[in-house]
Amino acid sequence: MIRDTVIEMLSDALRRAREDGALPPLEYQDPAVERPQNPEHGDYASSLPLKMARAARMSPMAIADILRERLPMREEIAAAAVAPPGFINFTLDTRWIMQQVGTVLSEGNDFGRGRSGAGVSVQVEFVSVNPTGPVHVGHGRGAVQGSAIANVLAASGYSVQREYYVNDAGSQMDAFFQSVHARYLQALGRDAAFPSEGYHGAYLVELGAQLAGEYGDRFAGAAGEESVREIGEIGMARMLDSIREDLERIDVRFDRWFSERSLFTDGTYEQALSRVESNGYTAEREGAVWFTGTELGDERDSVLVRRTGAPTYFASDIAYHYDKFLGRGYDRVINVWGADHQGHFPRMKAVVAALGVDPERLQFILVQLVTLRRGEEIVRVSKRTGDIITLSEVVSEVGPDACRYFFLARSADSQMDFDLDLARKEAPDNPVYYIQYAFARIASILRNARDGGIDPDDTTEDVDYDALTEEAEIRLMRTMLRFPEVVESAARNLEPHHLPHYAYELATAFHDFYTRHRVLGEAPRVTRARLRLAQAAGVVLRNALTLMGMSTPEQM
RNA sequence: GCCCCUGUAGCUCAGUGGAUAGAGCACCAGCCUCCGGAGCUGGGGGCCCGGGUUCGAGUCCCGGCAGGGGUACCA
Repeated sequence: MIRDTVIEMLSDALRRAREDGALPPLEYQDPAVERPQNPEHGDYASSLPLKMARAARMSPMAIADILRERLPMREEIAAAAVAPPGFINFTLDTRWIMQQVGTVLSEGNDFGRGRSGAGVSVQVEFVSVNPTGPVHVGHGRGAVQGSAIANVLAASGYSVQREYYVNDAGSQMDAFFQSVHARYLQALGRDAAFPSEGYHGAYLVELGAQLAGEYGDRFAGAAGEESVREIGEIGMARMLDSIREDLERIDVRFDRWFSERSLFTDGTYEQALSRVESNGYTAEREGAVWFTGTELGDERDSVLVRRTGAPTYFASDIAYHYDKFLGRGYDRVINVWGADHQGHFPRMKAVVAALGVDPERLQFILVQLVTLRRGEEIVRVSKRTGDIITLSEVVSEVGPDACRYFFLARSADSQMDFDLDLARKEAPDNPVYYIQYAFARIASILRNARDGGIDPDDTTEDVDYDALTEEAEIRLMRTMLRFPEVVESAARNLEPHHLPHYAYELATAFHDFYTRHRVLGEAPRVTRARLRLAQAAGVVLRNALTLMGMSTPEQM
């Protein structure tokens, strides 16, 4: 990345200045390279002199001059200028910039990929909706965020595993099984009491009817535990199928669906708890087993095993994280959780520490809640009443691409409004279409070129990129060159919301170029070069959209 | 009460401690003999309040105010 080049140049200059005594020997400082917002300040800028001034007991301008004189030359950089009060501004060489059209094209799908995560395994766990009901919009946001985080990590060289934790154990499953059984019996015309803690959603009435239609009264005979369990298992499998289908519509897929129940059948649960116990973080009180998280900085101790002998969901989580770190040995684990679980974060950090694992290896992404609106009216999301807006409904209304774009464009930790009326009404005006339209326009130009007997993919012919000298052309290419840095930064900060904003900017740069200049029908030398430029823009747009999980339509 | 997240333009949102705070929508005014006008150009408007740290604060710290979430032997 070019940014790394600039950092290298500064580090070299700093070392030389120390060696020849122009600057005092100070401890290492980050060269503080950033992208200035004002284009007059160049492509990159460093405020290192300002930061060093105090410790060096010198004026920032003097330090800047000393460093600038010692900067090694690089072909990418045309100029490095000192600017008050003590910046060093770097400007890319225009001809070098345009040569990069060829680089982008030859790297193709790999353009934007990095190696910062090479050799590191990371697990991203997200969605993990209880298999007791459909995925609603709030879950959809977490799904989109989680999948995009996994995508940018993979693009940065990490070995990524995408996982869905299936809560198929515990008391809520019992309630679900009984609910399914009751709806099933009701569908058969039997008198069945609905459990008070049951799931009242209409989707279970449908499921009950469906199961009744398929299985008749096979599970209706004895109202014993067995038939409840059997029909319940079938119901859960159906729920999971529909959850998987809903998520696939928005390009969310998993490497593994991890069963909570398996933790109890394969011995993980016992191993995990005995490790916490042998490390001295359990205590028996009032007939229950507690995790003494307060010793590790948690707010309060928590129950692991109830007085009844049944483990809490928290005990499952300990076993699950034991498996993540000590069983499967991921270097990093990222949990994308909804805001309604935020109270659980510090406890899980404490648990990981209690297992003897560095808690820094566990990170949480807090995905804030989605407020759903239809115009002025706020739509309440409640599983109890069954009055829920499902992800599936939203996707049907606004389409998968718009759904992903909107969920991705807002940072995870701020609450967002999702106005269904607006999203639907303004669909043609959407940023989504703006970006995809840029891609379609490029595809159209390439089609026209082929019709006119020019093969854009013919790499045997030399292209003279010096033919690209227009401002809009350079601006477009500059924007493309930022892409690897956007990906890297999204991965480093686990902030995928930069991607849609970048894609929008890139589309703008292309639309601007497109309206100012013609590609086809110019002098052959110019047409050749512009065709490649447009093609390269298409490559970067496609790479960006792919990371976002959005489609790349060649025609709209 | 305590803990967490958020307060930036009329609305929805960006903004790795840097140099004149950006988009979209909405509003107003312009641009099609030419590769797709789902496009382009221009305009008005903004950092919740008060302290502090810093050469420099929308960004960090403290205290308010406001909105949301959490605070179970539920998940």
